Amino acid sequence: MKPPRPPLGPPKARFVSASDVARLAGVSRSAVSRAFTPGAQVSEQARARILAAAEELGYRVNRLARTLHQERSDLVGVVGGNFSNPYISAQLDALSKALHARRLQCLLMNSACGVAEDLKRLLDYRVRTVVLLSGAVPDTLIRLCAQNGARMVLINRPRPPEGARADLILAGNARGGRLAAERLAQAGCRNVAVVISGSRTSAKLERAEAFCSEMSLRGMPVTRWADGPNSYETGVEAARSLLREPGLDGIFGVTDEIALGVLNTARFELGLRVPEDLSVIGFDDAPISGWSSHALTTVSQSLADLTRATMEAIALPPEAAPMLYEVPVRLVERGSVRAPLSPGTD
Amino acid sequence: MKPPRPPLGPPKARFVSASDVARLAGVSRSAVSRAFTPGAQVSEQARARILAAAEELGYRVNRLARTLHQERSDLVGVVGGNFSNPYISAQLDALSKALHARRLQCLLMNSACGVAEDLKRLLDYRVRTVVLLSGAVPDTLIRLCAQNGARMVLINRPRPPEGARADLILAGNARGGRLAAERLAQAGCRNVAVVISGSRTSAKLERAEAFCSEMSLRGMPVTRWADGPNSYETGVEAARSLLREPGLDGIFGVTDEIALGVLNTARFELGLRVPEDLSVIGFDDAPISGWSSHALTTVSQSLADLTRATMEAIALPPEAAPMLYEVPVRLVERGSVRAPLSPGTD
DNA sequence: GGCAACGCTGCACAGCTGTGCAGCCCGGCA
DNA sequence: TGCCGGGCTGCACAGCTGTGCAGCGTTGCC
Repeated sequence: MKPPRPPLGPPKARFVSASDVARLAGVSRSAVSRAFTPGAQVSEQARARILAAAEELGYRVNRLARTLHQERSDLVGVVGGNFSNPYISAQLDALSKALHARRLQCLLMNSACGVAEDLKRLLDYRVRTVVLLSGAVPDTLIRLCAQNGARMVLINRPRPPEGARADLILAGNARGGRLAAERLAQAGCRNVAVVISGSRTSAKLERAEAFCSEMSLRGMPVTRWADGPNSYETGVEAARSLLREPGLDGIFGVTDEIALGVLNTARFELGLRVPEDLSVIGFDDAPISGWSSHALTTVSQSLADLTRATMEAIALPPEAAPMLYEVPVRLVERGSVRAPLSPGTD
Repeated sequence: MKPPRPPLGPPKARFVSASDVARLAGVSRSAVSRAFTPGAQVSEQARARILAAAEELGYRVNRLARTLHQERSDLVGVVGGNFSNPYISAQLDALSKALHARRLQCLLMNSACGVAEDLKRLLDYRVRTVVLLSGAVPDTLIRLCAQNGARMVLINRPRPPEGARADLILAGNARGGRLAAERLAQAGCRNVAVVISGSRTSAKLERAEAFCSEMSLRGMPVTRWADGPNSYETGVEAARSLLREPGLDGIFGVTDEIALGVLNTARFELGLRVPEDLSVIGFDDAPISGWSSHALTTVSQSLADLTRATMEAIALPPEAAPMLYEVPVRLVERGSVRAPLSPGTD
């Protein structure tokens, strides 16, 4: 049995509640609640007294308790696998700003360390929406969200099984893969490779597949390298292995981070000239790809578009039909692919 | 007046509650609560029925409601200014993993878009601790945390005013600044500059001050550049301005991101050779600084140490005395500073 | 002066969970 | 058979907020 809380005692490692404020202001607790509810009926004089007392005590409305009443909470669960990845972190930065602007709160979870089971913990906090930036999509989580009326937004994730409702936001992965292939072909490459991570996310697979089929249309075989996580080191390993013997003259990294690993290893470890000896092309257009130290030619998926679409999905009411949005892609020409041989060839 | 919830109706955009589970399992709501409380008294048979019902409905304990009862919540507020910054994002990645391992949840806030007032919103969610990775520390927030028994962890932030309790985790900023100065002096630099961002965070100022005073001990004047945010572009601008006229032979960027902007601009835009014509040294040791495209010599503050200390502070009980920890720094030698002239000079 | 209307206030309940306490049932023992 | 103890169970309350409703006082109008 806890002792009753001392009236107006010193703050003792405990959050200030509306009752504390009511006691100090000499009103009922309801009045305190109304003073913090826009449009509620309180006399101007009472409100002033209450706000002064709240200020003095350092009171803040308990949104956890408030959420018990509301239809939906203000919490949005955001799941990502590797926040130090340059594109993921740029996404997170943009998303957290956008959420803030809509007065939503971002509950972050790093899926790198957790099995699927851990993701369910987000639901314990009554998140209104779960946004998946990377990592696998466990079916059980989709089902759980549906049962609890929470929406799910999948960004560049595989399409969920039939009947599972989720908002899908996809980069033009296939189109981007074809763009990359076309560009390497224009550069006169005859012997190309594609580098994928071992964790075969569908988005990356789609990019690789489209690249390969576009190349095979042109009668060019493609060497496939698939191993390791989606990281810079994967690109390094791939370059070491693929470029050990001379011959390759073009590489497509399905992610900028991978492509940068390839690019740097080719240039600084293997002494190849890029783009003269080897053309390298990436996908994402992470901020650092534009740095003059890299000047990576890449397929850009607009971060602004992607964030806007994500916020649209988040704003949807619980029962709205699932949304499908494809982020447009375009080729960003920098310096890591040789200039087209003859401009008109296409 | 809301209509009463239909008994066992289809899930209708609403979170499943313990009552729903109780109804389906044919027990009282208390029994459901006990089934999810380790060590509570429930018969094995009832527990099995309850868990089955919970599984069928997709029930998850509402941690928001549970928090109303508990002494402290599981929520940790994390504030950062720019998550696409390579060092901040590495910090966030490590911190979110560590929090996950301790079963704490990370409530993220991007301070880039918000004034101090917005940070108070974290308290609305009853966070047990607020961690500041970057951005200014409003005094009002410190006071608010103290009044509500929430701890505060400041990472590389200015020491709060007298009487304000907060855990401080500091890199060896002064020591690092001296290390940078010593190293440039060893390289034989005669005319050096330091680049700080305009948002004068104390950590960055300390680094710069120590650098300058160490240089003045050696009779070397230092050009100071201070403008713009803490970003790559700031380094670019600084390099353009500082290196317009020849003469400078060493630059210290108080942040790796700034130093990389300087490095790349010097190399690729201004055609200078680094380190032959210009030595560049940074601070932080962000992952990308080690990439062969940069090979930035820098002062490293160990991310593992920093994260460990942060987690220690977070684990402290509310009433524990403030903690002070200095993260050790060391020079990481790569290729952006000229080799020492004569090894014994020091 | 009397009555109606209106603005403000507090009560009480809902929303969801954890838990002390009393009561129930069942089994064991004399 | 009667009594006691122990294991479960449900009740009721606490924890914090939002809000419908009734009541109170005041004001304005006739």
